[in-house]
Amino acid sequence: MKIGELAKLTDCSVQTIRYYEKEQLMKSPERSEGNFRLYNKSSLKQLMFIKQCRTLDLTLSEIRQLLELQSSPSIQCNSVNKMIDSHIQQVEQRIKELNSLKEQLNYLSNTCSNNGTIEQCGILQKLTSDVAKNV
Amino acid sequence: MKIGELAKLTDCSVQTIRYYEKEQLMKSPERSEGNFRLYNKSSLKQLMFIKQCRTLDLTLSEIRQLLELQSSPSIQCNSVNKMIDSHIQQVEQRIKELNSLKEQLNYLSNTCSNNGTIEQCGILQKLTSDVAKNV
DNA sequence: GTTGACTCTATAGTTACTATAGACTTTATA
DNA sequence: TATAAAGTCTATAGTAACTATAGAGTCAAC
Repeated sequence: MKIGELAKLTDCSVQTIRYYEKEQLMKSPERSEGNFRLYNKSSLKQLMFIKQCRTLDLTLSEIRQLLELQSSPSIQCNSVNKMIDSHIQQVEQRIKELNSLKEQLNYLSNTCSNNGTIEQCGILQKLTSDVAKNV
Repeated sequence: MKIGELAKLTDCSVQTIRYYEKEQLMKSPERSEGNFRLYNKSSLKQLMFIKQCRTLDLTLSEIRQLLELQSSPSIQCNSVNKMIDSHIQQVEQRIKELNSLKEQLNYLSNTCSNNGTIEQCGILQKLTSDVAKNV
């Protein structure tokens, strides 16, 4: 199949597929006489694997590592688990940060009466006074 | 004061300050005879305001809007609140996404016995079988 | 007068794409 | 069969918010 069909099947954009090839996540496929990329079922699987990993927010570099590991099936697998676990920790950390962020934003939002002028706006006052405190 | 001192006081890098100037978040300061940037207390306040907004994850474009609003103190302030509220929604949305992500990653992590080979690794098997299901 | 710390501008790199230009190939229609 | 439309090709630039570097100039201290 050509790149457009693969793109449709995987819900990837054509450019993204070419990008993955350039970044060595996908093997360079064969070409037709007119130089069009020709994919098979194995390319499809590979791309769906990559997509699956991306929905888990794994970076391209992490995915590249996983793909390498896949091609050495007899080595120890704890490195895979280590990667996933460190990824989980990052996600947890980010959730914590965002929760604290949300609190601050809610607090800010509550200081705005919403019907005054900029000059009276509690949000801007708060942002500015926080600054003053630190100076 | 020169840029290095401002950087220390605000815990910003020198490059970041120059970047904010280029992006018009900071006014271009006066220059010394030798063409060094010269800052005063007002620049310090301005930069700390920007920093404060950045810790709330406001984008530079949002901060630029706030700065513009600040310079027209007599217009209505509900636009400020609108921006903050839409920002809160984005943060909440992202927290939801990350929580679901975390669940999936935890599930994956539990499928790894951690002492087998890549071939036996539950994580890779899971990632691959999820793919197979979709094909 | 020279060393070292600081500053200057301009440019490239980061991540994971997306968008564009200009040319070529293939398919569908008249 | 000619041509128009759709798809594909490569190469390049843009996105956000910086960070890092090169190469040159400035300034203070010894």
